[in-house]
Amino acid sequence: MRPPAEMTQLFRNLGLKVTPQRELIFEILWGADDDPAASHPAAGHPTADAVFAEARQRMPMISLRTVYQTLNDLAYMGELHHLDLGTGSSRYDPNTEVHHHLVCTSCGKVRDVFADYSAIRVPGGAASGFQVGAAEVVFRGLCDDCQTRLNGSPPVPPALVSPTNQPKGEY
Amino acid sequence: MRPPAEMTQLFRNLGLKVTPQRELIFEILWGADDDPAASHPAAGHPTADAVFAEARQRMPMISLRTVYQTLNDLAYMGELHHLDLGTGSSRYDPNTEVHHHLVCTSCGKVRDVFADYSAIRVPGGAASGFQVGAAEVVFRGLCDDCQTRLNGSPPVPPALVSPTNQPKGEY
DNA sequence: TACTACCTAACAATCATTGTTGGCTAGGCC
DNA sequence: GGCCTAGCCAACAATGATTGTTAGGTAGTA
Repeated sequence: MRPPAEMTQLFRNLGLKVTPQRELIFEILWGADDDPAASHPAAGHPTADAVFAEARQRMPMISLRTVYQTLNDLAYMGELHHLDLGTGSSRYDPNTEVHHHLVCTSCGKVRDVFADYSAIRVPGGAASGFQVGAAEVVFRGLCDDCQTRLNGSPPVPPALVSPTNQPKGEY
Repeated sequence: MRPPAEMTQLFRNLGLKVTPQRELIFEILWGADDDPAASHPAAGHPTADAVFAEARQRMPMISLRTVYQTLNDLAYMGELHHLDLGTGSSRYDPNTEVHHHLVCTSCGKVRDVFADYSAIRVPGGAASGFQVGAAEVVFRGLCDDCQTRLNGSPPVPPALVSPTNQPKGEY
């Protein structure tokens, strides 16, 4: 993703309108890109909802629909990457260089991994018929916060024969 | 995933009941595992809905809820792997050996990739604080069917300044 | 055979995301 | 500066995947 001023220009050049909503979203995404470890909601690899949360702080009437639409447009333009890392909702990555991800299995936090895995290939024959692109590598683990938060307790079994979670049996 | 007879025994040993619904799901999953290229709905890496579709052919009153519950229980027990490959819905993989996937970006079809990528590591420092597990590698591409189906036409832009898709402007 | 914990079907609810629509506005034109 | 119009937006509804709830049914045991 390019800086807000360039995005504004790009939109104008494409015949798209530069609205206050779009400008705000440009700034939020630029801040996310700039500041991957910050504490604001849209830090790092924000979900649509995180961008929305931050946007409505400055523009309370903005709609979630508009946020989704703008994020999708940016993704289609290649200014954002759309990520589905199995955390329940889509994330948008303002960093469009080739890179990979480290995902917290507990809270969904995402960290960038810059490494050259271009040597990774599908072993011969396994891809027959398929027209294959690049490999995506995802590392899963527990972030520091979740390690301390879950400290001592087991990996929190989601249930199944668990009397505390499901008093009447897991089903 | 083990064969249905073993699953039955395992459930009994755990104090779980062996119901006709569960037995049917065991068989369907075993068939999926057995027969990754077959044409029945639950072949390969079925979604909950695919398992449901196949189940109700033999047991029309079975509920989707029961299918979901059983799949989740099996995943929790480690007999299935739960996959989120960004295809919109969760898939369940009866093959629990370490392996990777090749995903069709158009139809969501999944093919197994057996290769040893255990050498893939997060570069030094990038994982600091994180407790990291193994790498998951996902290859994305177009399956043979989708290559012929989309033959000639471009990669189907989802819209944006596309008069045919969005007569009133893309927004 | 009876009992009880466990399961199930039906139904409602939730969450993320997208479709629709009527009114509003950015930006080009005069 | 005012007009015009394509594009945009907020509001609302709808969708699809998944999970919560509950009342009744049944597997497995005594």
